[in-house]
Amino acid sequence: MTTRILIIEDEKPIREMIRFALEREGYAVDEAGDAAEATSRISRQRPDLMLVDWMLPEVSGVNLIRSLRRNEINRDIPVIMLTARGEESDKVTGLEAGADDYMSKPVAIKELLARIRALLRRSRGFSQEETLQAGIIKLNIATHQITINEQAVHFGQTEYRLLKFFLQHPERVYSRGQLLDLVWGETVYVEERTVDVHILRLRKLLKPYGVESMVQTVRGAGYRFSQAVES
Amino acid sequence: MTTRILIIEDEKPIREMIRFALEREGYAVDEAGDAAEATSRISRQRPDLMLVDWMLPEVSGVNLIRSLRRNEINRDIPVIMLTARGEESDKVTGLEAGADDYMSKPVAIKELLARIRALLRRSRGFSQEETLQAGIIKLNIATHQITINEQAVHFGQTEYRLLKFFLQHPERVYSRGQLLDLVWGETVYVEERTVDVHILRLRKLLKPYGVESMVQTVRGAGYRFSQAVES
DNA sequence: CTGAACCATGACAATTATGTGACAACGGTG
DNA sequence: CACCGTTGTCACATAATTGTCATGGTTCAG
Repeated sequence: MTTRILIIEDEKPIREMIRFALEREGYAVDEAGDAAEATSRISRQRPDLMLVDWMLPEVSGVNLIRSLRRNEINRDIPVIMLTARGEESDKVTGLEAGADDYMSKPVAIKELLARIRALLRRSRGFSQEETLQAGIIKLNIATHQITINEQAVHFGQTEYRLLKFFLQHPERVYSRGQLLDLVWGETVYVEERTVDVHILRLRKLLKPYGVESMVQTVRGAGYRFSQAVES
Repeated sequence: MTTRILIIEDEKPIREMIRFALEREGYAVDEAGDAAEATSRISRQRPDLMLVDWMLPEVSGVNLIRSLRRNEINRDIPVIMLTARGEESDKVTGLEAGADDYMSKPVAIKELLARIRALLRRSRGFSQEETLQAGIIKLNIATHQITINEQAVHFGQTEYRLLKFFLQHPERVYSRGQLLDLVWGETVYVEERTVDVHILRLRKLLKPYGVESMVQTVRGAGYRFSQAVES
């Protein structure tokens, strides 16, 4: 799951600079130069966080935020406001308008990154304590641990995510393409046959416990995770 | 060791008045007029207790406390909430947010002093007997002392806080980013890889006692402290 | 029965994540 | 000021994971 950040800032150099820094951290970054572009990008790309410049042509950043906040669906996107001068009054207006945090330019990249992390963590809230289960297989999201028959089993990242996905969506058949989108992410380009290999690896991990048949092949269609044994 | 008290209150006269009274009692007093100033003072001056006004400009006192409490490092600072009217609903919200006590304004100085003493006593007494433990590792919060197998071991500040955090939140996996937020503090700007180094140092400290494997790496996810040994 | 499509599997090399030692900056202290 | 312990950062070493491919087995329509 990659995190999308939208930069709304009219000065291109600053945008580029921030973009560079953010991408190096592994965020997916989109840019918008004015409020109009911003609104369309927001509705299309659903960013997880926004950096908004205070001074924008036409519609100011504050007004942009204010109008965004009116819309229920955008209400929980965290916003960091950027301003040229650290004026106290600006700060107040910005926070009142619905910004979650505030930084004055020029931005210190490290500080920006820290604030982004903090905001993201807060907005995501405390992650689910949930523990997924199917038969003797248990997957605890908080501890990132998989237990089969009460025995801890070590899974690689991909196999972990794959099993997690299957536990969350059992019985249903997914094509290789769908699995790539849903488990790997839409943005990565990977061969479809790679899915086969990871299915194989998943089965190998389950084999010692005799539950490898829960991962089923549906010829011509894809794979399915099922608690019931094939007939 | 002098006791530091931070007053967070936007009305200067009240602040001054309280400050005067507290200083006469021998406390070191700091003031903050708004939430932003408060946060920075807290991280720098590490007060032993805080008086927080309910009504603050921008970010309300409740929200300030709430966000403070999210941060491990600030979780044990006692807070007395001050409010204009003694409304019951306010009280509930305040206490839910993480305040330890509650007073309505205008404050009676004697009562305030008494409550401060009580809270300080409680928080100290509490931490005095509070000793975290996992296997042969014991951490005494009051004395800041760590004992492994009955042997005192010297830890640096960071390693101490890291171990303390792990002892308080075992089993669960934390990413480098989360650890930075929760152990270092949200406002500190440090490279994520630095966490690795401190994990290493923590392990080195535990190694002579054969318990370094309690600090586990979860590849691609972060670190976990666990009493059980990995398989 | 047969070939084409489809899938399982082992091997391998590239890529990534983590471990680790060294070092410089810092603040405190004698 | 020199010394010490602590901390954050870096560069390199090491280890784990991952994607791809080649090969061989299986299934199924015709």
